[in-house]
Amino acid sequence: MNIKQLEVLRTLLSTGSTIAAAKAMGLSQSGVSRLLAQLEADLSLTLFARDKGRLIPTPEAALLAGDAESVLLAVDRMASRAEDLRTGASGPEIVRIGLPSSMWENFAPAMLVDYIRDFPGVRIETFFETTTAINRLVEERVIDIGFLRMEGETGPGIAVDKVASGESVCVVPEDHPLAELEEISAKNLRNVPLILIGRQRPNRMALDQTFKRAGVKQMVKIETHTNSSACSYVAHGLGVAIISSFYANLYRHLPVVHRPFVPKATQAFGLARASGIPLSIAAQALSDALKRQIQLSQRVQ
Amino acid sequence: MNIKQLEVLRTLLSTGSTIAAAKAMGLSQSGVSRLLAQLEADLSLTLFARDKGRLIPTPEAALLAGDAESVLLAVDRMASRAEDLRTGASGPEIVRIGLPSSMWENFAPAMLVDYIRDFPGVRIETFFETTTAINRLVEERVIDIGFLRMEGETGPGIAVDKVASGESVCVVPEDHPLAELEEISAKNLRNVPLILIGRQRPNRMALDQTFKRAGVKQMVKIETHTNSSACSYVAHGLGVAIISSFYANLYRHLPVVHRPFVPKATQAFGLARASGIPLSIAAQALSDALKRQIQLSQRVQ
DNA sequence: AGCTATATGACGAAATCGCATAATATTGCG
DNA sequence: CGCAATATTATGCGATTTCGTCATATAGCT
Repeated sequence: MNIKQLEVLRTLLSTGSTIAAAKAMGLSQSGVSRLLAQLEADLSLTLFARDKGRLIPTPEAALLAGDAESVLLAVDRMASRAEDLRTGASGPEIVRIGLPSSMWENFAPAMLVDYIRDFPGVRIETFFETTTAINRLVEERVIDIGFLRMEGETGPGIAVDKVASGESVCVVPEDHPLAELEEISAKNLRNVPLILIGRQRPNRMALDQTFKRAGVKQMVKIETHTNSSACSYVAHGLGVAIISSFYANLYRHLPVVHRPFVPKATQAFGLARASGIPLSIAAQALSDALKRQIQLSQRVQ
Repeated sequence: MNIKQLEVLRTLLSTGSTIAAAKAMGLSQSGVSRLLAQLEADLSLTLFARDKGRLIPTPEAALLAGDAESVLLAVDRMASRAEDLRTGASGPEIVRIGLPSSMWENFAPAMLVDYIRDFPGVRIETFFETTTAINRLVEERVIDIGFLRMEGETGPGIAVDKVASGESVCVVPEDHPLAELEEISAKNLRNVPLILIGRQRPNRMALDQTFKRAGVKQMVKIETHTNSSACSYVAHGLGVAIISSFYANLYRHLPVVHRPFVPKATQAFGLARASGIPLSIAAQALSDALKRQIQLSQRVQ
């Protein structure tokens, strides 16, 4: 699959014939015909029915048109941003920190209460983002430090100190039958509504594989991208979630319990900063406040 | 620009060397080197500085990594959908919705409980993002609908229906002296620690101007980017915030009160979707469930 | 010196794409 | 209605471009 093929799909749907599409794209008719044939072969799908020498879009074409458009828009945006980059555009010390969304409610405020006591003159900017975004913000030097999940390489220019760890747990409502178990495996989750996070990320794919090996089809009801929302959905009886105990510990106040999910999978969490650059005293102190708060939040009850 | 080049960019940023990237991608090192050189030539940008035989990502690379990832994810989604179409088992319909982070705790779950009652077979994917990100996700067709704050133009291809409104209020701790006032102006906030959001955004700049006209210097202690974290910081005594009543109403359970901030400023909130494309029945129903939940959340007590 | 890393020359294989054309369908006209 | 003209798609063929590996030069680090 390549970008030009997708452009052909889009233009064919818009013009109605290979000849018109070819003219619009500055290609020959046969080139368009071939690109279509290639796309169909690559996808192993018939996108256009050949009816009396005419191309009639199939339902599949219509369905995939949106995705194709999505790709092309993303490509355009990248090109546009590159263009911007080619053409090229101070107060109290500000310390910027990136945290996962799941930490805004109690963790972050408690950390800041602790911190501000000793650093009343510092202005703080908090960003609640995904691990990927935090990684990027550190790399871009937008933030001074970022708390993130350590998965794979973070890339050069970033130093990550491990500050916490967790293991996969299954979060279930307090009054759920699964709450009676000491541990929960994929087999226990057959036909159980699931609330899963991190679709297509490495750890999620590992979880998907765990289910596959157990021969259990996941009955996913909700896909979401934050641990906080997953826990809240569980608390509202929408299903059960599988997340790291690190995050589950942040939501002890909800009417949910968590049980180890087996086979055991562990997670590491770190504090990222740009490597080769020493943190300011204020930033270092915020880093320390974060670590203190982590210890508090992960105490075993 | 082609897809493999973008994969190279991603993998290089992730692994840190052409050799590791080559191994990860099943290519030769020289192939990776060439693909990178091609991408740089295509974009007319230097994505990696060549420093002592090493590749060091430039700020440009970091900036474009997000876009590249966006393209690759879109490609993956398309391939995934094509796979579903081939196997004839596209599985349950998925409806994707974008919401502000501030809505994960009670709003989103309540909305979904309401929705799933009538649509038990639909899989839902929730994204909690900023207005900017939600705008983008709608544009990219990643999500079907997105709730966002209407400010300025949303861009072509997006239709926005207004579904709620609010006015600026000052959120203060219950036991704060300012809680005794019927309304609060900038003058009341002289030398008061402030927790402000939306730095550099239009509404924030308007607020900054209000303070300036009142001759009051803002004593900003915390900059953050979500209404939820701002409210939580207030509840922890870290300062007072100025946000829309719409969001303040979502946090009535916190030990805070809110008072109209004068002069009065109002906000509009809307539901965005790609224009020209009718919503599926399932997506339309989720849209309706969202509206119902808005009404519930904004009831005057 | 040994090892690691990136870039590039040389080369062969594969892919791309236009020209030309075959086959089929539709339209216009007598 | 029959036929010519026109429109449409697909495919053979050849020229050109692209892709990717092997081999190797160069540079840096320990």
